[in-house]
Amino acid sequence: MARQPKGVTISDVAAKAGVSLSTVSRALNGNPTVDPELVVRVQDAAAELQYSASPVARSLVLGRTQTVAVVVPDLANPTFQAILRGVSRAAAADEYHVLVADSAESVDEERVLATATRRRTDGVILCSPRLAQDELDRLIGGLRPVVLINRSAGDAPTVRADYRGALGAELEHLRALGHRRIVFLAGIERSVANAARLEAIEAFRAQHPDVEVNEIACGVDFDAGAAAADAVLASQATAALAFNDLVAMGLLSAVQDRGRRVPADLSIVGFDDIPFARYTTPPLTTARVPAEEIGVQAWERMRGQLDGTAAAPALSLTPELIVRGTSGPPPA
Amino acid sequence: MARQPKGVTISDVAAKAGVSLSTVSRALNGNPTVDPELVVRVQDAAAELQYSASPVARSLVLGRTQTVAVVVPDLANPTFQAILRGVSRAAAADEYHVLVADSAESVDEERVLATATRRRTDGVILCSPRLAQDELDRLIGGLRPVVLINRSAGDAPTVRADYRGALGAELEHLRALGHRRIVFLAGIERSVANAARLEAIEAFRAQHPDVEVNEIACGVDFDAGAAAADAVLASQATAALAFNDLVAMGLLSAVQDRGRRVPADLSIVGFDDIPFARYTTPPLTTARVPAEEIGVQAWERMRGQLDGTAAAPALSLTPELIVRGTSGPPPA
DNA sequence: CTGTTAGCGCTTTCAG
DNA sequence: CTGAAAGCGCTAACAG
Repeated sequence: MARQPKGVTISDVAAKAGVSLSTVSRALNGNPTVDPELVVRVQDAAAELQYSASPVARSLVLGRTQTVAVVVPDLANPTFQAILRGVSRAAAADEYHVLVADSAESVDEERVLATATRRRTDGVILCSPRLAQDELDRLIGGLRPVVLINRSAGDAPTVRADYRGALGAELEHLRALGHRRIVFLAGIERSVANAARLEAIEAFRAQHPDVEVNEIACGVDFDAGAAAADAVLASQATAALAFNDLVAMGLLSAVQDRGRRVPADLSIVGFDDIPFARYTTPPLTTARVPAEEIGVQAWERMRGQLDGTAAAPALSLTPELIVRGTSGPPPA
Repeated sequence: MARQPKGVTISDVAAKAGVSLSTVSRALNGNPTVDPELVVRVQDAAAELQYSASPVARSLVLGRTQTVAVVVPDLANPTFQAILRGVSRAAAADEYHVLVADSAESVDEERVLATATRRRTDGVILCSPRLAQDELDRLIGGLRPVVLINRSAGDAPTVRADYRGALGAELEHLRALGHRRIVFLAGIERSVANAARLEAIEAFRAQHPDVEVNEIACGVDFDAGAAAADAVLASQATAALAFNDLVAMGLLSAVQDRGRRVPADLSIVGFDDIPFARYTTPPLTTARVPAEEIGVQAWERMRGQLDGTAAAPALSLTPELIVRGTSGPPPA
C-alpha cells in the first residue's frame, strides 16, 4: 500500500510567509493574538501554496478526529439507510464526517466494528444493535461517547421508535374496523424489536379479551412475508400485522397471487413506512417510523456529548399510524 | 469539543513487558526479527492491557489511513445506496473503512466534499459526480487515487453502467412488441446520465425510422413521473420509457389512477431495477443496473491503485433487460 | 505579539 | 536481535 504523496506542510507556508510555524498555526486557526498584518501574509502564503492543515496530524495532536462512526446491522435495509442519511446530513452541518460500518446482521462483526471504528472516530452511533443486553452493557463502557438507536444500555443516550405504542395503535385500528382474529407475523425471535412488539400484543390482549391475536414465526424480509402467506390464510385471521413493511409487501403480493383480495378478504398492515409503502397496490397501511429524524436526533445527542453540552434527554418518537388501502373491515 | 480520554499506549506495554517501544512495535506488527520469546511476552502484556495501536498515530506515521471516501449525490437514492453497500462490504473484506459524504445534489458541495474527504482518507470514489466535465477533469488530479462511477475523466479508473446499450435494448423490446409511438421521460436536462440516454434514442431513431420517439421533460423521482401522466396520455404514445424506476412507478400509479390499464392501454418501462420494481402491480419491466456490483468493482479498482497492483481496466456493465408485467403489445 | 520547544502515539532508520 | 533517537505534521505551553 503506497504512502501519500507528500503535500505542502505548515513549514512551507511559514517559510514563504517569513514567520514561524506557530504563527502560521495561530493565524490559520483564528487565534486573535496575531498581528493582523501577519495574518494576511500567512493567509496569502497558504492560499498560494494551496495549503490546508493535515487532518490526520491535527487529529493526533488534538485528540479529536471530527468524525463519528455509524454502525448498522444491514445497509440494505431502507430504515437504516434513512437513519444513516439523517446522521450524515446533521453531522455534515456541524462539520463532522461519518464513517459507516455494516455488520451484515452478524453479532460478532457488530462487536468488532463498534470497537474498531470507535478508535478512528470521536464517538459511535449504534443503530439497532443485535448484541445481547449484557454484552451491550459491557461494550458501551469502552465506546463512550456513544448513542444508541432502538436500544438502551446503562446511561447511554438513546433515540428510539416507540414500537410498543405504534403497534398498539395498529391493533386498535384493526379492532375498530371490526377485526377479531388477527395474526402477527413475528420477526427475528430473540430480537429486541420483536420483543417490544410482543409486549404491545400482550398489553392489547389484556385489554381486549374479545380479540384473538396469534403469532406466526416469519422473518424480516419480503420473501419471509411471501412464504407466510399460506399459514396466514390457513389461520382464518381476517387481518395480518406484519413485523415490517417488507414482510407486509411480501405477504400482500403472495396473497394476491392466490386470488385473495386485500383488504376485502384480508387486511394487512405493515410497520416502518418505507418509501415504497405508498406505492403498493393498494397502498400499504402502516406506522411511519421517522427514520431520518431518528438519525438527526441521534447526531444531536452525539454532539451534545462531544461538546460537553447538557446531554439531550432520551427520546422516543412514536410512529404515526398511516391508514392507506390495505386495511378495511373484515369480510362479512 | 472534549479530547479523547487517554488510553493505554505502546509505552505502557513496553514497560509491562520490560522491553523498548520499538520491540513492542515490531512484535505486534509481526516483524520476524524479534526473539519469539519476547514476542510472546509482548503479546501477553498487550492482551492484559487490552492494548491496540492508535489508528490515528499510525495513519500519521504511515501516511495511510486504511479508509476511503465515497461521495454520492444523494443518499436517498436506492442506486447509490446499493453502490455504497457494495463498496462498504468489499472494502471491509480488505480491512478498509469507508467514509460517506452526501453532496445532496449540490455541485458545490460535491467539489468541497471530494477534496475534504480525500485528505482524511487514502482515496476517493466519486459516485455519478454532477460536476461539469472540465471541472471534473481539473479536480481528479488532486484527488488521486480516485475511482469514478458513471463518469470518465483523464486516466481515472471508471466503472459504469452502460446506459446507452441498455436503453437501446429497452427500445428494441418495445419495438418488437409492436410499439411505434414511444415517449421518453427525460431526467435532469444537462446531466450525463440523461445525455447517454438521449444518445441511445438518437441511435435507435436512426436505425428505426418507422418508430417515433418523443421526449418529455420530466425529472428523476416518483412525483415527477406522476406529474407527467397527463402529458404522456395526451401524446398518444403506446409506450413510455422512464428515466428511471422511480419515474416509471410514479407514472404507473398516476396512469392507473386515471383508469388506464397497464400494459393494455400503455406500456411502461423503467430503468435501474431498484429493489421495489418487482413489487409494483403489475411488476415493472426495467433494465437491471447491478449497483452493488458496481460498488464492488469500484473498490477493486481503488484497491488496485492503493497497493500498486496492475490497474484493473475500465469496466462497463450492461444492465440486463428485465421483462416483467408493465410492457406488452400496444392496444389494437 | 512571536519564536522555540515539547510533545500527540506510533514506526523506522541507525547504532550497537 | 534490540534499544535509542528521529521524525510523521501539527498545536500548545513556555519563554521572550
